[in-house]
Amino acid sequence: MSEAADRRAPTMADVAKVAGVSHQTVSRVLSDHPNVRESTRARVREVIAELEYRPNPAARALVTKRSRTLGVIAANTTLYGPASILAGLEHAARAKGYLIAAVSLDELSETALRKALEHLAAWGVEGGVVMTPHERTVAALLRLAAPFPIVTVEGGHDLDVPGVALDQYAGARMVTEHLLSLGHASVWHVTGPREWLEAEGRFQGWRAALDDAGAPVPQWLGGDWSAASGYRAGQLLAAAHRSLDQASKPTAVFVANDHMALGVLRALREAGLRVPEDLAVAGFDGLPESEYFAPPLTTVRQDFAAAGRAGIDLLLQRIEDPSATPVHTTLMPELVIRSSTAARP
Amino acid sequence: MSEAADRRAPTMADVAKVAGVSHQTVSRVLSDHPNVRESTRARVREVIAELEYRPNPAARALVTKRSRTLGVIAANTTLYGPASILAGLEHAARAKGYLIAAVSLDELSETALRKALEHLAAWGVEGGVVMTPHERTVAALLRLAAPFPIVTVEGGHDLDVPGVALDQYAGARMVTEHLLSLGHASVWHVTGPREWLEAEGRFQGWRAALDDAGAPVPQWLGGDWSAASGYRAGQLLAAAHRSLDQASKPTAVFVANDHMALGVLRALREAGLRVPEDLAVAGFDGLPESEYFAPPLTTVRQDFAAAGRAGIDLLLQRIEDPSATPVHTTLMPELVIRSSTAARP
DNA sequence: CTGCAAATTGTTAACGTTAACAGCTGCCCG
DNA sequence: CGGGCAGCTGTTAACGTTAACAATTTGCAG
Repeated sequence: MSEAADRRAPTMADVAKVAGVSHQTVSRVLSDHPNVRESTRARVREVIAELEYRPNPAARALVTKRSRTLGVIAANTTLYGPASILAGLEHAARAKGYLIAAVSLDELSETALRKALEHLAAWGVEGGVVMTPHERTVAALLRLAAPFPIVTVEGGHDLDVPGVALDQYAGARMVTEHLLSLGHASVWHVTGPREWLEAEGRFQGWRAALDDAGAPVPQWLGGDWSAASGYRAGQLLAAAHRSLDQASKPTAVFVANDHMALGVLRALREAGLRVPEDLAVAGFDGLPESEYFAPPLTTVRQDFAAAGRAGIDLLLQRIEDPSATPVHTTLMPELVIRSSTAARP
Repeated sequence: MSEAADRRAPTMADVAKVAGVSHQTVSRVLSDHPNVRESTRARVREVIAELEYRPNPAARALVTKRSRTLGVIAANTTLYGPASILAGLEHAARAKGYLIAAVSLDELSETALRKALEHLAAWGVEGGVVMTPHERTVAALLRLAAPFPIVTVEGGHDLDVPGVALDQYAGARMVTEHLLSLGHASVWHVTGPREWLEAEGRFQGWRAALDDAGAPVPQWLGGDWSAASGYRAGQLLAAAHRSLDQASKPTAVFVANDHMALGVLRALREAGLRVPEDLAVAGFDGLPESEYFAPPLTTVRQDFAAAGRAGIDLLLQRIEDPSATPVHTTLMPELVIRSSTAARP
């Protein structure tokens, strides 16, 4: 009502006119250029605040050729791990003055990945983080040759793409060794889908720990990360516990993630087996609620926020110099011991 | 090696030159303008593919004044519900040709919210979805007067901001009525934090169902959504079960979310109470793993993907016509009955 | 054929910012 | 007191697209 010019957003020229300077001076104030008299700078700042002027990001991006936007491509974002990493990436990016454009994949096909990359490219992101725990996806990523610099998170290290990974292998060794140290002759294993790099790393770590300890390697059971598949594996473990002879029956099991461990626990309970007395169970991921499972679950906790920060650091570095040799960052997980693996009586 | 011009990305003018037309014709082909001869269109398309030309989004945004980007502000993204909604929003937006810029809040203060809005505004988003289940945050949102159109998800309906909400009240009524129908004299309740709108809705629904049935309203227990707080509430319930007289002791409890219900279950188990024989337990949220709790949990499932779609629809509508009266969409949840509330013997 | 409308194409001018360079002060030193 | 050199400010030209309008070609009726 007061003014009629409330229609369109103020531009740099508007600020300049009101402040009695050229638009270039306004630009200089905005970019903290040193050669601006203090009084001028103050005056311009004042007008900017008064008019609630906001620089037009499109105009800026057009001339600087930088969108200050990073893309993130993620699958399984409803799981605790990926969701945590996503939040970590966002915080780190925002702290560095970047916007995060998120794309969530519900299918891990090469087509879906290509579409996601294309979507981000169409908006001019400067780089992308791809959370592709899946081996085939990583392969696809390499074939596709993304139109902008890329880093992976949980994508393994055998690539000429830089990446951040949590050390699955070391984590799995830690749990397995912990179980062996409790006096178990061997440790059984429920795997994740083997084409997921995390599942593979955990599998290898488990196996190496057994080999190093000279322990026999029992038949492993395949799961798909879901509690349902853990439940099925648990039923099998219970059966094995009942029917195998004393020497070879399972007394300890390392389950590749906490969700599946939950299913295992339910199956064992239904079969009348006690945890940890009859069968010790350990998980992997460090879900906050794993402390409230029945019984509280021994697990491996990962620092997802740190992974997010490391991912952004790597990506920005990659954007600075795309030709530098790819660097990999590895983060160490932490063993959390709870009563599902208490010492044997 | 073959060509030296691999330096910068091709522009519309480059395409035009190669195709032997004006840049405007290229623009027309890109925007599917009808008045272009079929042969010309084909030729231009060919050159676009050949040069791998990609329109510059900044230049386009500058002239059209549309960034085709939507912002999403979310807290607690590591929880199943918010994470699912986020994924739903992203899919819906992408399908409509929009990019999703995500900002995750780890603190629900007005300052944090203002910073998030400012961050998105600085990148010129056309609108934003705010997932603010927290009452104070919603109030803050109203005070702040965002610089772009806003819709809320799970933000309640008593606002002049349009929003999508899942019907917490109805869901809570459904569980409570279900428990009453099993023959319980009354139903106890473990609440979420009361300043969360979802918690409040569930509380009100619970209370209304009891009132309508003429059942007494027992003292409710306060929780904070975490399994830990559910555990503490469970200990109290167990104590009440032991010490109160037959008429007033708890025999059924509706816990405001599945995570807390997990804690309740553990506490009851530790106290030697059987579920559902001694105490029936129901949750809310429909976590996939709630089926594998001990025992499998009766809960209320919500369609988060639908909520995401509805949110984007509402927002785009709002961007079209910001002055239209705010519309609210309500989605109905679904009761999932499992053995934690099996019929009384 | 001629002319006129419709279809197709081209030309020019924005959009709002930063970069490059030019100009204008005032001050210090010889 | 003149020259030069900072320090500050302004002017002009991009950046790559769409919008508005102008120009050209085509098709077809008269």
